[in-house]
Amino acid sequence: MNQSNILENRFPGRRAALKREILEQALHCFNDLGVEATTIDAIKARCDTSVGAIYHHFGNKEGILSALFFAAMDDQRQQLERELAGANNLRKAVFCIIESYLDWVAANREWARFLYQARSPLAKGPFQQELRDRNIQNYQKLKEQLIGLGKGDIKIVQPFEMLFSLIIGPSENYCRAWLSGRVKTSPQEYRKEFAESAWRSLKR
Amino acid sequence: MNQSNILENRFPGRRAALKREILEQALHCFNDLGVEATTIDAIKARCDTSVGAIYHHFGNKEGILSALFFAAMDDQRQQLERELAGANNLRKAVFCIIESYLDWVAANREWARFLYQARSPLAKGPFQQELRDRNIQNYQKLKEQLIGLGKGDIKIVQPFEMLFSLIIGPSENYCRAWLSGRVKTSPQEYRKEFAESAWRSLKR
DNA sequence: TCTTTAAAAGAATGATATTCTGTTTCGGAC
DNA sequence: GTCCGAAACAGAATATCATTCTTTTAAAGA
Repeated sequence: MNQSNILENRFPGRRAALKREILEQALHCFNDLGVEATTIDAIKARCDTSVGAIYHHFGNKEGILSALFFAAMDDQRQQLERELAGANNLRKAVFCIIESYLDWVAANREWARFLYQARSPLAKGPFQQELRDRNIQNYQKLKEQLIGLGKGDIKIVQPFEMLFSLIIGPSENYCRAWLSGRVKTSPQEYRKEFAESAWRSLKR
Repeated sequence: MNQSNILENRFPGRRAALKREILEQALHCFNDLGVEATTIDAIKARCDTSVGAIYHHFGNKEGILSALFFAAMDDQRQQLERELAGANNLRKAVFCIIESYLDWVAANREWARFLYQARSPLAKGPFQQELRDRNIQNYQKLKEQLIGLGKGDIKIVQPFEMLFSLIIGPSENYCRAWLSGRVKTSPQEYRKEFAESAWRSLKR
């Protein structure tokens, strides 16, 4: 099984076949060689197409990068929303956020690796605004959900700005370390531990 | 005051003046434009020198990147070691690690921003091994210190692989958010809160 | 002063991203 | 089925940039 079907979901149908193929090969190139060291020629060679086709579909290298990035981001986000729908109190929500995150990274290593390394390049350049907007929107939405759930629940003691960092920071840091090989155990193995630690860190 | 004197410390003396100047301007370029979008010409223009001089000192673009990266990494590390020397139990050590980290980022925004975005490009390419080695060595050293201090202290309950992620994860995540503008309050304001939260998250 | 080596300049080269022009394929109108 | 417009694709031409090479200049020590 070749990872999940993020590309099929986002670019469905027969006519988008080459588009998906280009993206898939580009993903591997970016991960193997790094974003900067990946050349259009290298991508072209891996999927036996032409520069014309690549530029037709994506405009330029950054277009490929952003298509991949937003596809992954949205997939991760959708999984979170599906799972978060069932949480009816703050504790469950925190557990859900963390477990969903760890599961996604473990199930989509290549995509996760890419997400980490592609954010910086995108944060400059022409997609800066789109990235910013999506981020703001995502955080805002999540924030409102958590505030809603937190009403009758334990008071969050930390300054609110710290909240997301306390929840997701340790998991994120561990996932990066795992993808780089610094630690060996799959983050999924520590789902419960990361969730409980985060929950503990929130209470005063 | 133009940031700290990381460059002066690492490349002292009159003869290294141009070297420092190139690095300083390169740092600004990388941060303003992104690593990939920064051209040798752009750097050259900002410090009124020649491509010959740049290549003489650094070999290639990645040479500039690595010189900056390791200078920053070492400075951050040295500050941690100076401050960690005074910690005589595990709790103090954890507080020290977090506070030192937050202080450094707040005091060296440009450098911190650069560290975050330069790691990935460097992790491929010719400095891969050096980066890996330094990382392993740093973590190993810190690990031993913490184990030493933890002996008579509270038992660390989490799987040990999780330890550094629990300690530094939230702070790191917050610093990234701060440098990107997503949150407004300086991480230094939350020194104590991040330290206490981390400590709470460690205990079973 | 002389010699050797490092530092610096800038033209020449080579690799790579991007554009442009043409050709083919597809989907729907008739 | 045929025709038309648009999208898909190919590859040559161009532009931009990293890197190399050759030469000149400055510095440090004998």
